Amino acid sequence: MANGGDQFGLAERPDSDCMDSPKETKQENSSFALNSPASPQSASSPQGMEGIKVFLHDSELWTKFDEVGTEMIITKAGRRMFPSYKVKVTGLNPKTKYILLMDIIPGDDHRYKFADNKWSITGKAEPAMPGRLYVHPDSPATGAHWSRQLVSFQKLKLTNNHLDPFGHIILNSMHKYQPRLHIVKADENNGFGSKNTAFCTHIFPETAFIAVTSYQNHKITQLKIENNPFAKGFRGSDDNELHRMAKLQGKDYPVVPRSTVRQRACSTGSPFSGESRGLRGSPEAVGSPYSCENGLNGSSPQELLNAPPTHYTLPHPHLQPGQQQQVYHCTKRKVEENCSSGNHQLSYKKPFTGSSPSEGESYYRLSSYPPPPSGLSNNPALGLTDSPYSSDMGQRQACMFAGSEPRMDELSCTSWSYTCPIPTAMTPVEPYPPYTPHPPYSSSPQGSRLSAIAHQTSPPLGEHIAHDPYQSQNSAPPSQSSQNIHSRQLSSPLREYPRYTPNLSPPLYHTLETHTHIRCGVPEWSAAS
DNA sequence: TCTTCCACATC
DNA sequence: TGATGTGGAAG
Repeated sequence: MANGGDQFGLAERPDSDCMDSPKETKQENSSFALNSPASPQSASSPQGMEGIKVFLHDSELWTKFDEVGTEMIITKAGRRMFPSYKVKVTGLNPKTKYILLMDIIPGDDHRYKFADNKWSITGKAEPAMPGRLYVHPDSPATGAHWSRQLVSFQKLKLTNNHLDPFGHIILNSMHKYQPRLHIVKADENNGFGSKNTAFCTHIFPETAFIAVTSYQNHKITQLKIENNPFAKGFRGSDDNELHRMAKLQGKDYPVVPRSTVRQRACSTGSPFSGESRGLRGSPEAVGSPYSCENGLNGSSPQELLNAPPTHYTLPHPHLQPGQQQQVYHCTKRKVEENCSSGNHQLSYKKPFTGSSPSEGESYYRLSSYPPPPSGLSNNPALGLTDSPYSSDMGQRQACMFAGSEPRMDELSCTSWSYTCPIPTAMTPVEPYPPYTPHPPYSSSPQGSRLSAIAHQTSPPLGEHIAHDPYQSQNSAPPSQSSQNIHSRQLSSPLREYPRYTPNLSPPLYHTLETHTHIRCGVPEWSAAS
């Protein structure tokens, strides 16, 4: 995505600001430019969230895809992401329990098309699907647990089925998206959503992608085939391939081996190479190892949660080398202080990490600064308990929460724990809950708290994220971009989340669909069940 | 564009 | 060995 921005016509900028900033609304991202020192607010760290650092596993692979313009297949049944989203988290209090979750927010409000070997805007985006949160199945777990090994979200699935009952994240084809990671400190009930709940959000610009029902750019196809073990059957450079190809194509043998045609995954050149870049800015611009900080302070949990709404612009679009902006100033500062340790980056790189990647094998990149967790914001309370899951990780099921604007404060652990034990339960989802397409932006004024958050939380990723300068050479490889974290304390009262009905569906996920309506700054949400 | 089916791979 | 994850091709 390096140029994806360009290529995709990516956004110019997200509206949101750095979450750290307590301010309410910043409509202009510019204010968060890189050079801006970390805001005082960001400096303050809420409840120890400031020291948390997140490193994207296999960032090199992500960057390769990003440079071409990452595409993720979405199917009715749900499709995993590849590269899979795995992170290494450091700086957590070993004894404190945290809930890790992901959501995927719109990168902008455009619909894209792929023609002439490049992505271009073809219209306005369709209304965003109900936002859903994917709660890591190990949640809640102690900092020691999360830090012990890579945190993998590889089981997260993407679907284009608006009525998806499995809790998969619903996306629109030919639209751009940005995955986000949220780290939430579990409250006394092993949940979050109560006042003072602290959390931080991390965004890795290179993980932005365009959802498709079939690959558009053959370079992406080749990268997937070459790096995804499950696609190994499509690799080939020997006679087997010729036979296979002949068979598949119904052609007489011989057939030109794919190998002769495909480009090296790593190859820099591509037909489109000149232009093709990822959705984001150039790789160089992207990475810097910053650690993030969390914000903190002032904003209420709700704000955080509300965060980014439905869409914001992806980072980096047109950053020019050298010109990195940053929204994530806060992060940077920290990085220098904290990241120098060099743990961000591991020497080893591996194209594909297995399900149980060992640390040390991967190459990590610090997350870029994140906007506020939109998904979190309005989620109903998510209750998590140690119980069944804590020990039985393998058995745990991921929980999905959906909502246009989920709020963390809304989540109550109790309910979560309650339902999760049952494998597969999902909340009956209403297909189309009342959903506000782009609350924060479209309707919410600065005045509203939500909007404020939204802005703060979802800063123009493109601009900020992509450009973070590296802070310390030691800390991370150039490729590693900085990551920004926003942390805040949840101020809103804890609400109990509606319980899911166990009987529902497949065992893999719990889905909560929440709908948030932003009004007067106060988000309202409801869980569909 | 999307859905479905297929062969082939991993797990 | 069966379940599941892949991209390709056909429709």
